[in-house]
Amino acid sequence: MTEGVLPEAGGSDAESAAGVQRPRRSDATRAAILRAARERFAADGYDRATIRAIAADARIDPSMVIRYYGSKEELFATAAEFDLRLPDLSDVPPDRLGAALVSYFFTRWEEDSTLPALLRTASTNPSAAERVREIFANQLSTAVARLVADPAEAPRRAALVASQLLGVALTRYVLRLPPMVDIPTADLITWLSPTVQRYLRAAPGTD
Amino acid sequence: MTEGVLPEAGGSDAESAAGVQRPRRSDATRAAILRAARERFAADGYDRATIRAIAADARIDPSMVIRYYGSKEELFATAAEFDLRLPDLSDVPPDRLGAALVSYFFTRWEEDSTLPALLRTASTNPSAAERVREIFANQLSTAVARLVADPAEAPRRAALVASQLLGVALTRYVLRLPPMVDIPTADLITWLSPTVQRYLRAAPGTD
DNA sequence: GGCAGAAGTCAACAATCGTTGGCATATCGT
DNA sequence: ACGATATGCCAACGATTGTTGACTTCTGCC
Repeated sequence: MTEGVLPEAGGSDAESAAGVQRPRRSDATRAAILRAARERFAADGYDRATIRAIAADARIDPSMVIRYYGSKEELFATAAEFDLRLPDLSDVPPDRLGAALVSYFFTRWEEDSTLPALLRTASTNPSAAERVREIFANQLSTAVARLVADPAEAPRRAALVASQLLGVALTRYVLRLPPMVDIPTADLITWLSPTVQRYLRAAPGTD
Repeated sequence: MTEGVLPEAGGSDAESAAGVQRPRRSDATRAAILRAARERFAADGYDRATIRAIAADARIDPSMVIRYYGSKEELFATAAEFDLRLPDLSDVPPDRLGAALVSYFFTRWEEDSTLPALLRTASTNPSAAERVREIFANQLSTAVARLVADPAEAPRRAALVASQLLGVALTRYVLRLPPMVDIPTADLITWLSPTVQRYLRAAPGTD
């Protein structure tokens, strides 16, 4: 609403149609807000991460957050945009798929705080939970579908994989269970890979 | 503070020392508040579950909640008291421990909404997260210690078990991932039992 | 150099929250 | 029947929240 007033929406149709825009002076502020928002959402979740705190981190006025992102809900929506960036696993030996997937997930988790933020918020915020479901359905589930033998089994196998991987993310990065935090990543990969491998490839009930 | 005013603290020292108290008329109200609190905390998490909403569910005034439980934090603390009630697994055949543990957890989850409430809240509330860590350390970890061969490995194995079981709870009861919700409990037990069994008993890295 | 518009600050709004004190009613021992 | 005490409701406080509008300052173009 009042969209024409927003600086971001400024410019004629010709400029918009050009696609490439000259960088605005405010782009740095925008990025600072987004960075602070991701950290706060990751650390505190949606409700406890206040716009005032985010603005303080970004060293600007709380009103700027609203002016640039419309509302807290929209800010979270853009802060929680997340691409798993799953690599192409088509040339991985079928018996090493579990290990490849597990080790990739660890690198992805530790380079980007968006996923912990999403996980923390999804527990209480319905739209964040919906976002997680989308990521699962659009990214993990479709990728798993290309790896399994029977396509009809794909959603079920993907869900099992998600239960183990999100469980690790929950206990290690959100709840911070001491034993889980202390296990070296390499050991964790060794333990988890057979599990994921079995969920992906094994016949049901096989050990 | 102002403890003497609270009805619950009433009575002479002699009465308190008697231990067994005659049931008060307000006990029903107390129980109704606690029941409503558990449901609200489970559904909405700590922040979004307002005292006013809990009071409305219990059909009493919000001020009664405070009078009976002191504060929202204390109310949550008593609402989130949780005993895993892990059964004695000492006479279960060692190769069936995984199946026994997994199937027990499903019955426990579905009969009591306290655990989902705790899980939902622990993502954003530090004291709830601490409570989960306590339950893990005092109940699951000690139980696992009696089942594994090498006691030094117990915390690590318990953490792995927790990662899988809490991952299922998260995806099925909190995030409600469609495939995870749809899988029949029996199938889920079939899939998960070998995983937990391996975490409990297998040598590291064994498939 | 002046001016249009962007960038940022400030103060305040309305809503909601946990919490409190005062006051009415109900219950029960005597 | 009476009084003490438990139980409950009502209204309000103070704090915090997201959000808004008016105002000032800065930047870049003619």
